[in-house]
Amino acid sequence: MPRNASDKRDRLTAAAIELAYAQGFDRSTIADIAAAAGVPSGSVYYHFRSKDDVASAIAGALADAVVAESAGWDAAGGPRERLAAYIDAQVGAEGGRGSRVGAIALELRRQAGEAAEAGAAHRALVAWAAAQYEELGFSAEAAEARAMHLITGMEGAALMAAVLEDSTPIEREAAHLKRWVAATKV
Amino acid sequence: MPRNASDKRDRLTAAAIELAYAQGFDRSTIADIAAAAGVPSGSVYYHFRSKDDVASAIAGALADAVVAESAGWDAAGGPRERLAAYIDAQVGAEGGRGSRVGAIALELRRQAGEAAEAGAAHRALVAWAAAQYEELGFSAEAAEARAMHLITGMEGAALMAAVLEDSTPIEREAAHLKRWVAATKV
Amino acid sequence: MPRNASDKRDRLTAAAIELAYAQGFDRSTIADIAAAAGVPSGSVYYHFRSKDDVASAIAGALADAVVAESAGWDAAGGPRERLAAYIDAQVGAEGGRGSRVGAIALELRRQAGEAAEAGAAHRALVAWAAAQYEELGFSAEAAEARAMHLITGMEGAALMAAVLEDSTPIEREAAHLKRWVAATKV
Amino acid sequence: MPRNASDKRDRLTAAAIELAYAQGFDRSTIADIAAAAGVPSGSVYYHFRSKDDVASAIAGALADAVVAESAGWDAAGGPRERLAAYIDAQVGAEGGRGSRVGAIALELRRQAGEAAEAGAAHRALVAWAAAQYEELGFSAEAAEARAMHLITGMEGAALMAAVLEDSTPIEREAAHLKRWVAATKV
DNA sequence: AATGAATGAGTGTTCATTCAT
DNA sequence: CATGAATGAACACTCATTCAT
Repeated sequence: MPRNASDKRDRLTAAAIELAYAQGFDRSTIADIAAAAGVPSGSVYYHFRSKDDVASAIAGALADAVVAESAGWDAAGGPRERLAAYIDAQVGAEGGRGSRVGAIALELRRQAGEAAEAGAAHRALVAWAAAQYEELGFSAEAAEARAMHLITGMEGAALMAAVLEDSTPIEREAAHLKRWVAATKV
Repeated sequence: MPRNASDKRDRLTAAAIELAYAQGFDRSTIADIAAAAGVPSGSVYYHFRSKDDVASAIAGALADAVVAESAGWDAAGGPRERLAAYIDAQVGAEGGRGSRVGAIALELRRQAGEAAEAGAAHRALVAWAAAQYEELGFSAEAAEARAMHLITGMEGAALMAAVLEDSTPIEREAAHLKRWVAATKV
Repeated sequence: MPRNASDKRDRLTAAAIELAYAQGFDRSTIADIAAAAGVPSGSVYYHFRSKDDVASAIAGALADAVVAESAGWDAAGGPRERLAAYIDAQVGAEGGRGSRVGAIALELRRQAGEAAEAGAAHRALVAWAAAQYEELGFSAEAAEARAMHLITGMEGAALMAAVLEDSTPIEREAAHLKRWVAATKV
Repeated sequence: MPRNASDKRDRLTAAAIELAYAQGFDRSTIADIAAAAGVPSGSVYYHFRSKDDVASAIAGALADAVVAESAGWDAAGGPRERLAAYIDAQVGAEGGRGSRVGAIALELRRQAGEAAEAGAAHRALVAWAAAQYEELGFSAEAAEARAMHLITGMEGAALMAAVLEDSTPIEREAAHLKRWVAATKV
């Protein structure tokens, strides 16, 4: 079975995400990305219109990944357990440093083109968490507020972990928010 | 008083911070920075060893700014009021988008050289907040944990505000944390 | 009658001539040419060995076109009338800007390969005009000299018209040469 | 005495003219031009905004060269002698192949930018020749018509010489036009 | 026979950095 | 001390060409 075009596009996007997190999107050259994906460098422009288009693809893939991962969290029992599953996933991510999405989105937000909706992944995340709270009986507005607080805490923790090069903030914030989630009363 | 060398260095650093937030450090050229500072472009290398050295200066200046601003917050009555002053400052910052420090630090962290301690500003911030909690009677460890939670929340809110292009997350998280701070019991 | 291979080759060559005149042969990509001919881009290399080979085909087609057009001029009464028909044709060509052959040949002459005989069309033109003069009784050498003078004038006029973006030079030179042809004495 | 900026710009322009004639402007890379001028390749963009700007400089330099050369022809006795001096100069140019200006201008005319007035040199040439005829007593209009015919002939001859790779057309047309100039009656 | 997909070599352009003055 | 001029190394992007089907 041949590797098809979409396979290469996906591998390039994945490599671009990896590099964007590790060394920054701007500092990652098209050649870097191609090499990391194991794809000939001239081919990148067969799959993407421009480097800006790669940025768009990253933003899209990040949002898609949130949706895909949330399906896993959904497997847990009730809403409280699902939210706890999300929190646990963040603790385990990137060697305890939490989500990469915040750092990448902050950089992509400045990319030139009509490009990406850099906030798509975060929006999806908040929407998913809000749905759990609605299932618990909260009004749409209250659910969204609680969801935002939850994501804000975990994203802030990932930021602190990255900047301080220390996974402690993640562990502590995760523990705090798990208690907060467990104690949820409608 | 004549403009001395350190004056130009400071103006260049300030301009670099502005540009790093607005368009990214990588996308800002040395010429951009010099122009924004109103300094001849060739002169940058008289004041800095390299662009990486500018990154270091940014990190240092950001940490210094935290110290300088905290002096203002210290003017408030007791520890609880000082922490509230910090929170209020974040709400007002950058047109409601909160602190720029997180976004800049996340990018600087990847700068090549031995360069900057990208986390210096956050470390200073946490240290300042921890000092307030210690003054309230918390043990060093407990104070640091509470400080970390506070900064994590505000930095997470700034991240969400930036990425979602919406100042609501800041306002909500600020209100939440002000209540949390006000309710502090030793 | 089905479109056969030679039909596509001809359409590609015609499109290449059009583009070579309008924007230059070098600036015209293989994809441009294929698109202009309404032919799949990958197919160009089925009909041509290389881009250089396209250049050869252009030179050949241009020479063939001279031969084909001269058949029309030959329909006029005597040699003087035929030469006048050639001149009139130049005045009407390309919206009054005269022949495209000179501009194209000047560019092709520099094409890398053993490629084309860029001068083929001009050679054919001079040969045809010389034949008219021979028919009027001039020696081979004298006929060739007169033919060269005639073509030189019309090609110079086309060059001036193109460069000055003005059709006046064509009209004036045509009028001048028609008088010169009409006044021919053996 | 240091080589100043304008010196390098001039050398680059001269090299660009040489290469544009020899192999075409499009086929000449910035690196080619820099190498031919003996200038570091990165420096071209210190002296020119873009490759298109080089095209503009060529057109300007070609027009300037016409003005400079015409000063030499002006040294001859009367108007008829000056025009003859122009013709003689064409016969001697480029190893008997005549002026390079036509071939270059035909290519530059297609350059993208606001770029050059590709016809500037030809306009200057016609204007100079017209001035000679006016000095002989022709009306402005008649002088311009004669000037145009003269330049048209010589430029056409250069085109034929280049395309046929034969200097004969130049020699013949020059002889013809010198007689025509000598026989000028007001 | 015919072509869409894929790519490597090369192009114009940018920019951090150097250095003569 | 300070800087404008100059540049080499690198980058995003293009395109003639190949080739599996």
